Amino acid sequence: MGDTVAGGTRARVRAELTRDLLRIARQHLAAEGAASLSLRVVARDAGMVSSAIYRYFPSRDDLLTALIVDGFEQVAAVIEAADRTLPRRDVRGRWRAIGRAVRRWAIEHPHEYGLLYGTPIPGYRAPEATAAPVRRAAETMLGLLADAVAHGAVRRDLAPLGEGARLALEPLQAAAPGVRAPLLAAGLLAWTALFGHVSFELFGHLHNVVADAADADRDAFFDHQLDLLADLLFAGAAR
Amino acid sequence: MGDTVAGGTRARVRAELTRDLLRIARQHLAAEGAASLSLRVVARDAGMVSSAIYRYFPSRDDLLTALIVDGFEQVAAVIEAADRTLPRRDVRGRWRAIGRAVRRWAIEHPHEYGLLYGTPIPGYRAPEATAAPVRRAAETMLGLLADAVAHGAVRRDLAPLGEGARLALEPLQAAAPGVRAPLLAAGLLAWTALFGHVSFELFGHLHNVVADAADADRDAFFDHQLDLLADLLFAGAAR
DNA sequence: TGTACATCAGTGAACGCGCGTTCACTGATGTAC
DNA sequence: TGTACATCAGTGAACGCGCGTTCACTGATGTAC
Repeated sequence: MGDTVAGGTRARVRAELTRDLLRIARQHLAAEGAASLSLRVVARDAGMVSSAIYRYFPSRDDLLTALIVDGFEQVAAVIEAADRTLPRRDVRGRWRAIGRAVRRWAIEHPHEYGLLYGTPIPGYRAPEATAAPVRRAAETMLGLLADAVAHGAVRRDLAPLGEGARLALEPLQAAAPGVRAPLLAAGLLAWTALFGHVSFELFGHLHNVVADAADADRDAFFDHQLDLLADLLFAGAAR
Repeated sequence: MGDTVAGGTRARVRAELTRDLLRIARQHLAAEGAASLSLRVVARDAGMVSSAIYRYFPSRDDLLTALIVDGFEQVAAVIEAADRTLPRRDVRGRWRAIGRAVRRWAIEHPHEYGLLYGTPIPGYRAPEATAAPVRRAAETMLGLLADAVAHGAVRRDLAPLGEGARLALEPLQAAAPGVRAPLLAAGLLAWTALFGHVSFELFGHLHNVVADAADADRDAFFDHQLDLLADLLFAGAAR
């Protein structure tokens, strides 16, 4: 019928099918992990012959890239949503909410978490496309630090950085000019500790440590760790 | 020649060849990562036909298990060696040495680190055999905490744990009866933060953050983060 | 509005690869008497 | 010390699998005049 609107029916169908394929790929990723994700089974599940998927993804790496971008966007979204549930000045509460949101998402999407934060896939090189969503996830954290500064809720006794450490931190410093280096370093430490804990929990390194406890107790323990990290960053107003 | 000593020549040759195969497997692991490690190329490199390797490892999983055990033992060894370089009472120094040793080993053995601390291999279940070396690596850390208690070098203002958090920590608490829960939790946080930082660095999550700096500056920054964690655990004697 | 041509989606067969694992075998090494 | 038998290491061929990717093709959908 000559739908000449920008993005005719052909383009629309194509976009829909691309989304379908991604959804199917995400299901397989969730079920078996990235290592055993194959173009062939995704195509088969979508009801097409295995070669047809090349109309949509020129190679397996492109499919993976799409999944990775999608994953980081999910993480960024849950972080942002959690962060918005609390008033700006409640920096401790926001940190707690962010940490819990990351952990909850990871537990609900273990294989996707593994794809994003686990061992890099051999032979796969992350293209530029993944940089933006990665940045987006981090920006909420930087905003939190900036708000803590604005509200005077920052610890005042953080050790200053040496020359080398300050130099190393420069790229991140450029993205958060209002946050002084000691707080920025501590914020990055909290961030890596958060993901370190979640990775240990998901990858089985807390067996015989805390992993065998009831869910609620593990949650409580995680909250305790988050609070320790909050103490590292923020002054006053302990729990 | 009838070498009837316990472990005759046959057994000795067998043990040697097993070690050779493991060494070759470790080289391939180092070069390409665990995902693409195959029994066939290990056998070929050892100069035997691909089926012969089944005399030594009944399946691929057994080879992986051997590599994992070997890896944890290496980590435990470098941690113990680092810990021994300093007097018992210098708990800050020992923590720093341990952290640096872990990071150095990881940087020198990225694929082995990935095998131990990255995404679990799909379909692979860690058998009991890996539990002991894992524990051994952690024991040095627990000893460090106990020594800090003995020398009165522990922070006194650590927040107490809630009921649930204390319950969750019980398995670890049983392994370190002399260390009170608040310090134990903080020690575990330092531990997960250490591995979290190393994982982020190795897995490429510090790009545009600190990873682009010169090696010496990155080292300095890492030391700064270690010191922040030391401040979390130990009283007085700041850097 | 109708026709001719270009674009695109999906088909089906095939290529070449490397993998883990099994199996019947040969020849060497160790053990019992 | 010498012989007969048992154990073991390594061979070579094969099985069956699933993968990523290419290619020539058919038929449907869109576009230009």
